[in-house]
Amino acid sequence: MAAMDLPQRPLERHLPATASPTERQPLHARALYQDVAERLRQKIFNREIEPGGWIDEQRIAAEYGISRTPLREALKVLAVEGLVTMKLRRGAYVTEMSSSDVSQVYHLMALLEADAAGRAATQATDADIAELQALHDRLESQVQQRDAFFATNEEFHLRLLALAGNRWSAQIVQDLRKVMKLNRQLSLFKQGRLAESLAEHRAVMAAIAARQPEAAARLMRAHFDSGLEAASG
Amino acid sequence: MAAMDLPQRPLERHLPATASPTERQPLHARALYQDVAERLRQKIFNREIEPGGWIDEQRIAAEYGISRTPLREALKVLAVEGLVTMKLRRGAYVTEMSSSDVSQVYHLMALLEADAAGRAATQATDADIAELQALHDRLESQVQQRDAFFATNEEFHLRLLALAGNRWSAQIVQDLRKVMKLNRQLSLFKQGRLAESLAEHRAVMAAIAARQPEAAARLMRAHFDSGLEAASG
DNA sequence: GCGTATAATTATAAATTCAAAATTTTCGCC
DNA sequence: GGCGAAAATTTTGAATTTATAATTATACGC
Repeated sequence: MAAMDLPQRPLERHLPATASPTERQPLHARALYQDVAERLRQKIFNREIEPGGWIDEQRIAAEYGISRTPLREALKVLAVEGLVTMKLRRGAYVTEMSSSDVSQVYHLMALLEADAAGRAATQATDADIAELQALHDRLESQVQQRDAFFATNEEFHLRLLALAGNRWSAQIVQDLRKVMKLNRQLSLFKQGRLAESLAEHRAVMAAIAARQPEAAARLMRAHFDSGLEAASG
Repeated sequence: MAAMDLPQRPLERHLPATASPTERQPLHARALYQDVAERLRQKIFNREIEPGGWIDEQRIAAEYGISRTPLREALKVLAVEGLVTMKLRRGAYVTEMSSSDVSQVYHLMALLEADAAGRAATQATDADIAELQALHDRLESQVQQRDAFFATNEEFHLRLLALAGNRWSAQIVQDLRKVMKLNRQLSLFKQGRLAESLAEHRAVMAAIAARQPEAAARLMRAHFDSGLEAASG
């Protein structure tokens, strides 16, 4: 590779927003490797390295102004999450998802989120459901704005997961969602599909508000099934 | 801590069994951090460090005859798996499972394994099912031997997962099973429960052999439900 | 004797250094 | 010019070193 070094600004660490002058928190709130892992995730989602692409440790360490040690720790975290694949003695590569992988992950998410919808319909407080409804209302208002719609959609699903009250399940679905972002050919985002998706969402929300767990689960499963169909068809 | 250093034999690496004289493989088949992760898992399952206990990096690095670098990488892997909890600036601790955690993980495993049983009933070949049946038969013959029964039981569940043909699901269930091993008060292993468990197993196996996915899924869910009941009751 | 401040120790986090494997380049040969 | 072996370079993997935070121990004052 040509001589091209890029001395960049050092990684900015998150400081706790609550740091008062007297009771000062330690300099950084998370371990460096976790910050690095998050930056790498974003880099991967933004397609700055394509699936199958090699992750150049030296280059990224220089770019982030850190040593390779915390970077390599972060890569191993991403490998367990499935975003990255480690090859012995040849480094880290962004995971390539086969269409079979996409189906499998989709099926899993359908299973877990349908269960969560059912649980939420039973366990959530009225206040929880009101909040969820507010999120859904916001979603309704954002049909025209793809990016905003997408963001709120994710927020809705995560909130629902939280309401179901199973942190293990929530964590797994979050990881699966990350892995799903490796794909771009998800026609989930096509304009036509977007309106459809919203209608399905509305039905799920209604079932939860009506405290009908079986219906909520069934509708959520249907929501994912039609999403997969759109993605693979 | 008192002066007590334990200089131990270096970590033995797995050599590939296929290494022919001419076409010699590299010295080690997996990365060191993966071997270390597996050794740590066993150490945790064997209760050599109790849940909540602190993992002394220096001590273990010395015990394994390695530096702290690959050990710390392994710890981060176990942290993502959930076996270990990292505390900022105070190291790694074996995860403590609350009874709520146990319920949540149990529920998840029920969901995933029931789905897998259903899929296996549909997708597996006759040969696959014959193999599974052979495993179950072995299980039947081992009711008197706790450890053997336990091992075969796990083998049966893993085989079933494989037959369902979803590698993501299989990986998640394997991780959840590891986390479950943090608990010992699982009365799943009590003598009485053992016979019951076998009967439930037999029913699941029969449903799969009869190619009845809904029944297989329902029976597997029941199997886990009564397991959880026994564990918490 | 007890509580608090300060010093010493210990442990974690991260950078740096070193070793070995893989890749690329160079050079000799046909 | 193209092929193949050997040298040079690059890169991964792991050990070592350094810096800083946390803990423990000590000493001082009351």
